Amino acid sequence: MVKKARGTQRREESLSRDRIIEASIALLDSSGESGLTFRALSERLATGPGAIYWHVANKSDLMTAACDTIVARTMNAPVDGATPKAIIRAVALAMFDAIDAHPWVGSALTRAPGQLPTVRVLERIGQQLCSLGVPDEEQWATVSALLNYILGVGGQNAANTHIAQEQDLDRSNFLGEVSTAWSQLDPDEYPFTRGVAGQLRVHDDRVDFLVGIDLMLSGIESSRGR
Amino acid sequence: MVKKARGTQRREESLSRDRIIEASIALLDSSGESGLTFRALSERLATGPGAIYWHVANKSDLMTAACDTIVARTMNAPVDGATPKAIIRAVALAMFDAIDAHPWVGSALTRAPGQLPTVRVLERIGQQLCSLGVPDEEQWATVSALLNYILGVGGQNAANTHIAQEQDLDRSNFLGEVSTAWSQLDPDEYPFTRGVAGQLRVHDDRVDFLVGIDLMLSGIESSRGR
DNA sequence: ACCTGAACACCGTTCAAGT
DNA sequence: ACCTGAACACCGTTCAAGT
Repeated sequence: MVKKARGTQRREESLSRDRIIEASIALLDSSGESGLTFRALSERLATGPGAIYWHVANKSDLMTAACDTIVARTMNAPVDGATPKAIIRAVALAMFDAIDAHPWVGSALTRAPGQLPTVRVLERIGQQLCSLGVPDEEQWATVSALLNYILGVGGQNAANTHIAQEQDLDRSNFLGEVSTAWSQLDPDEYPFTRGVAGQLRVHDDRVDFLVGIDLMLSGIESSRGR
Repeated sequence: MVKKARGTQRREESLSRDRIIEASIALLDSSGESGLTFRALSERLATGPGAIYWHVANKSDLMTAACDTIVARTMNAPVDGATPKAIIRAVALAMFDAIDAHPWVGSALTRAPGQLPTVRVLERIGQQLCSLGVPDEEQWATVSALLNYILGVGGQNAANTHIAQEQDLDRSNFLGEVSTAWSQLDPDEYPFTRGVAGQLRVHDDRVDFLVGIDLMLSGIESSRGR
């Protein structure tokens, strides 16, 4: 048994890194990326802005820590899939859903390359690539491609949600507006975009996301000489 | 330090949207994303912050416009490649290089989904997919995957440059540090990441980027051939 | 050790007032 | 019409001072 000599709580609970991170996540989820300020945070924690700096280096550190909490939770959840391919798909989808549920995680991941949150995903996918028999020298480029795709699409998708929110539209109205704009483009300069505008309106982000994953997985397989 | 009166009259040209955008690009290129402020911009243009708002809606509008200038320049440059596949590769690489040269373009693209700059790339790639014989119903998901990959990796790469800059390291030193951190991870929890740490140190971003593109192109081909 | 909160050096944006 | 620049409502971060 470790722990405290002076067991009685001072206030509710005393301030701690974990409590700060937990409050940050709540703030980010409810008010978006712009909702996380040291003032809002300190108010919610019934303290002063300066106190937070005792537990956290700066805002970027705080964002990365909040992000890592979500990613760790996501990567630790059990995933069903029998084959390496199925597991990669499942892991990718779990990340997609996590970013969709917490759009701020998308931009946080981009801003902390090579940090712990990214590494969790990298590791998870990398292990499956080994099982797939991707040779050592190709492993880095292959995970890198998959990881970048996952973070890229997730981030893009989060940005969509964010913008739609900012304009007080729901997601489908936002896509509807973009789709309309596309179909009014100059037919000579933008034939393809015009032609695809309709698909934009009715598409399913999750499905499209998986198409890309499958494209890459099938590319990996075919270079295995299958 | 004396403020010199330069011989040239500063406001020889009147303010215009184009002049503002041009100055913004210069500022972004020289001082990074945080270098673009309405104060710095108005000083450079020898005017007041308020004047800029006559030509530009807000900062986000300004960023998107600056971004579009770079993307338009990149997409209008001639590209060599005989086959649709080669052209897609060349277009992708051109975007990679543009984002590498102007890291702020990466984040700007993410923050303006469906806007003109993205559409330029979408159109360019989409036309080649038609030539490749991708059927109508699959066109959206396929461009979407390619586009997201390009923007995702480009953005990630730009973030790397940005962070390295912030820490006053050059790029390879930054990667060296990340690589060292990775090789010190717990061997039981992160075997793959540790194993791949060496490849991170010596890898070439451009080459890795192309690996992903080729993975997708070969996935597209193999689903055509079936 | 941990916390407080005022103060500092910035932002983007607005707007009455000028030409 | 276009521009000016002070003013407003915020930020992240610091730090002397408290417990």
